[in-house]
Amino acid sequence: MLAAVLQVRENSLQVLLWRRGREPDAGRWSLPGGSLGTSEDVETSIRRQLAEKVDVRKLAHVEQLAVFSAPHRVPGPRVIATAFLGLVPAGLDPEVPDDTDWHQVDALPETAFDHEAIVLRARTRLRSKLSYTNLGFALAPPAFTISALRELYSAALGYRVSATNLQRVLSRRGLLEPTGETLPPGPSGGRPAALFGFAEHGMQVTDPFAVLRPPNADRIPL
Amino acid sequence: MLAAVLQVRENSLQVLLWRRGREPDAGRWSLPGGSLGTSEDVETSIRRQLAEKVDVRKLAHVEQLAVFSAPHRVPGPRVIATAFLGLVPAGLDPEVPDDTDWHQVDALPETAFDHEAIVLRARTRLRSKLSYTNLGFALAPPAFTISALRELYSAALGYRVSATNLQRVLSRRGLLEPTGETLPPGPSGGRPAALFGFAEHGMQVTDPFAVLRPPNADRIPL
DNA sequence: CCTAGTTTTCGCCTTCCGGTTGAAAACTGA
DNA sequence: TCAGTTTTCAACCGGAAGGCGAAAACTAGG
Repeated sequence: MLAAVLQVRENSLQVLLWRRGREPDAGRWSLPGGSLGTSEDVETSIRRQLAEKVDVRKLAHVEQLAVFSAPHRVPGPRVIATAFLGLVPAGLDPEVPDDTDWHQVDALPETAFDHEAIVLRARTRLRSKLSYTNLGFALAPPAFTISALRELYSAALGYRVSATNLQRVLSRRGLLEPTGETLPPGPSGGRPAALFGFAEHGMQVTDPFAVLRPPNADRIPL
Repeated sequence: MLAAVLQVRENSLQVLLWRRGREPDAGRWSLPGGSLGTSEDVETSIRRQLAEKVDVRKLAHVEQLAVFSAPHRVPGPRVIATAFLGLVPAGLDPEVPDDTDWHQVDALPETAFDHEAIVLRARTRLRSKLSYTNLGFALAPPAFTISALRELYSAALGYRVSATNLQRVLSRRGLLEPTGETLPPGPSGGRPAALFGFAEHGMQVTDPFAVLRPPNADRIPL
């Protein structure tokens, strides 16, 4: 029962880690989590665990990632971890305990147990889903400029995307809607940027956009 | 620790189920599985469990599906199930025990516990991945005609796909290679069909084919 | 007020991919 | 040889994505 909570902060993809106080692996950084209660399911449980580290109302998305179960992934008695991916929209800065901090996924500190592998798996999942679903809404604040969104996607994906294209693709899918407001330009000038938000109906993950669609846009039964 | 093992048989997507002999839910059909041993990980374990029902060498693909953990998903003490998706290529007919049989996913019998939901989740996963990855190889026999492949995809997806298009899409991705052989036509005549196979390097699941690609086909670092 | 510089926005063009159609190819059976 | 069947393939179309550059809307400095 662990979660890799990811957020884009300062233009890089970061993960929430806490520093272990006791052995084993004292001083190393590990993912927040805890054990499953007897009367809760894993989704409920991970949100309860996360509440100790971060304001769960700021989590825009939580999903199961994978079960990690190598027999000696932690010393001592066997522990099975159900790992989750959590996403916090950029711009928020939830309070975290003293032993807890954000770290760049690209420059992880010494991590405990197999937690580095879990973080990397989470990053892979995020990158895939950013491409073929509308998951981007969980990384973005309520209102943003296209440039800001482009920085978000670039940081999460690890390569620069085109702002023009990003806007077009998301718009065509009906996910982006203008708020009507604009942001005043910075000290170096420039045209004021329009603000956008993700459409309400886009606020949960939808099916991927399928290749090999049914013919004639209808699902012809067999 | 459960698996939904899917195969396309007789032009429909089917799942391997066994009939429970004892209470609770005696007489109902349930997914193969068992409990995790102390010195194995979940992947190893599910393959061991499945070996009791089906020749595991015939499984072309096994992947984690999700953890099912509702507190009362089974009567009595709490049981957490890590569910897997398994795929058997069409054409094979592995021996199964007497209490075990294939059932159409579209016409499931009375199932035990929450197993119907697990099967449906497995079908959803398969359908998604067929569209945006190369997972098709795990449903297809070593050699097949385009028509046969089209029937496979149609059965799995639940709607008819175009043979022309299927061939082009898979070819363009470099997944399909001709064997050079042809199959003699049936009793009603027709041009002999060429046989194809999935390319070797396509025999494991690759990344999805991403929208929002990096510019210039290179991954330009940040 | 005008001009140079900056940033965003938008239209246009090109390429590529998937969907569709129809004709050609290669067989069977009469 | 001809009609019927099935597979294969070329060609076309529309739509989606990538790329480019001009226009828009600002700041700062003369």
